[in-house]
Amino acid sequence: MQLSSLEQEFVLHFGEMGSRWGINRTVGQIYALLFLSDQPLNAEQIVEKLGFSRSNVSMGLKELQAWNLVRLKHIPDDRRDYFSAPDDLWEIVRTLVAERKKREIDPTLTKLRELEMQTPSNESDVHAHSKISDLRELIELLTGWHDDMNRLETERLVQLLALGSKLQKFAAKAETIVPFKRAPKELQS
Amino acid sequence: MQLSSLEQEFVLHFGEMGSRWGINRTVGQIYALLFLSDQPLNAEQIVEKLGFSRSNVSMGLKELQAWNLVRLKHIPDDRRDYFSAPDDLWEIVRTLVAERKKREIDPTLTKLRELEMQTPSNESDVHAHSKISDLRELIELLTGWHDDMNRLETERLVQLLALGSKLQKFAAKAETIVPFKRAPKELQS
DNA sequence: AGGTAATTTCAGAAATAACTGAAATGCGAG
DNA sequence: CTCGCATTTCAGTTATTTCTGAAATTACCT
Repeated sequence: MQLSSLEQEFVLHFGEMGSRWGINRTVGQIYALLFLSDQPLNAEQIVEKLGFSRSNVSMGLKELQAWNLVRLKHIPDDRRDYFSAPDDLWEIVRTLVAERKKREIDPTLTKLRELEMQTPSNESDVHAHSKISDLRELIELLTGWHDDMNRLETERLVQLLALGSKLQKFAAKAETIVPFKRAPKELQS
Repeated sequence: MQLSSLEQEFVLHFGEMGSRWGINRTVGQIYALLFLSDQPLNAEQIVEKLGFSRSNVSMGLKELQAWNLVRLKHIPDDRRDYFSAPDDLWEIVRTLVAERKKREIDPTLTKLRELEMQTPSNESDVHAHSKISDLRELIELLTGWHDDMNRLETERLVQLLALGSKLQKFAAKAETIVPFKRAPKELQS
C-alpha cells in the first residue's frame, strides 16, 4: 500500500462502512480509492495500492459495474481497462439510491401487491392484509416522491433540500390552490 | 410454523430482504412477524411460529430493541416480556432512518471532518482533500434536510412528499423572499 | 494461424457471521 | 433465602460469504 495516511484512512473507513451495508469491505475500499483518485486506475494499480488478489479486484470491479458506480475508460495504445468514479458526487448519490431502490424496494413492492391479491384465509389474515396494504401505500408514496425528485436537475434539487422544512408553508398554500387527493391515512397508536 | 400462507410469505420475504440490508434473516423475520401481529408476542410464541431456537430469538429481540424498532409490553399477572412493532408505520420509518443515520452517516461525518484537519502530505492529497470536503458538504446538506424533515409532523411530511417536484415552483418563489446563498437567479422559472 | 497480455471464472481455502444447547443469571413470589 | 420460570450469555458448531491461485477465456497484434 503506497498510499498517504490521508488516503489510507479514507479507504479503510469506507471499507468498514461498506461492510455495514450490503457491500463488502473490498468493494468499499476499491470504490473509495477510485473516488479519491485523480485519474482512472487499472486493475493492476488497484492491486498494488490495496494489496488484494487480482481476482478479488476483478470481482469487485465487476460488482461496481453492476451497480453502475464506475465508468470504464480507455487510454490510447493501452488495452487495459481503466476505471473511475463519476466526478459529480450527485450522480453517485442518485445512482446509489436508484440501485438500492431497484434491488430492495421494487421486489418488495411486487411481493406486497401479490400478497394483497390473495384471499384472506382466516381472521388474522384480514388484519395482516390491512397492514400490508398500508405498507404498500407508504412505499408507493416514497418511491413516487423519489421518482419526482430524480427528474429534477441537481441544482434545483439542492435548492429544495436546502430550503428544508421552510417548504411546509408553501405546501399549505399549495394545498389550497391545487387540492391534492390525500395519500395514506395513518393509524394512531 | 403455524402461519397462514399469507403471513408466511410476508415473513419469508422480509427475511430475505433483511439479509440484503445489514440486518440478518432471523431478525427480519421476527420483525415481519411482529409487524403483522395484532397483539404483542412473547419470545416463546415467536419460537413456535418461526422455529428458531430460543436463544436466537432472544438475540434477535435484543437487536431489535437496540434499533428501537420494538416496544416492550407487559400483560397483568404474566411476567414474560411481550413485544410489538409500533402501530404507526411512519414511526417505524423515522426510526429506521434515524438509526441508520446514527450508525452509518454520523461516524463517517466525524471521520471526514477529522481527515480535513490533516495537512496534505503530497500533491495527490490536495486533490483528495477537496473530494473529501465536497463529500462532507453533501452529507451535511442531506443530514440537515433530514433533521428538518424529522421535525415535521407526519401529516405535513406526507403532504410535502405528495407534492413532490411541484414544490420546485414554490422554491423559486421562496428564493425571492428569503434569498439563499446557493441559488443563482437563472434557475428560477 | 500462433503469441501474448488482460481479464474472468471457479473450486477450494480462509474468514465471518449466524445459530444452537447448555449453563448462568435475573427476578418476583412465597 | 429458595424455588421456579424467563431471559441472557457464551463456547462450540454450522452456514455463509469472501478471497485466492490456477486455469480458462477473451481480445488484440503480427
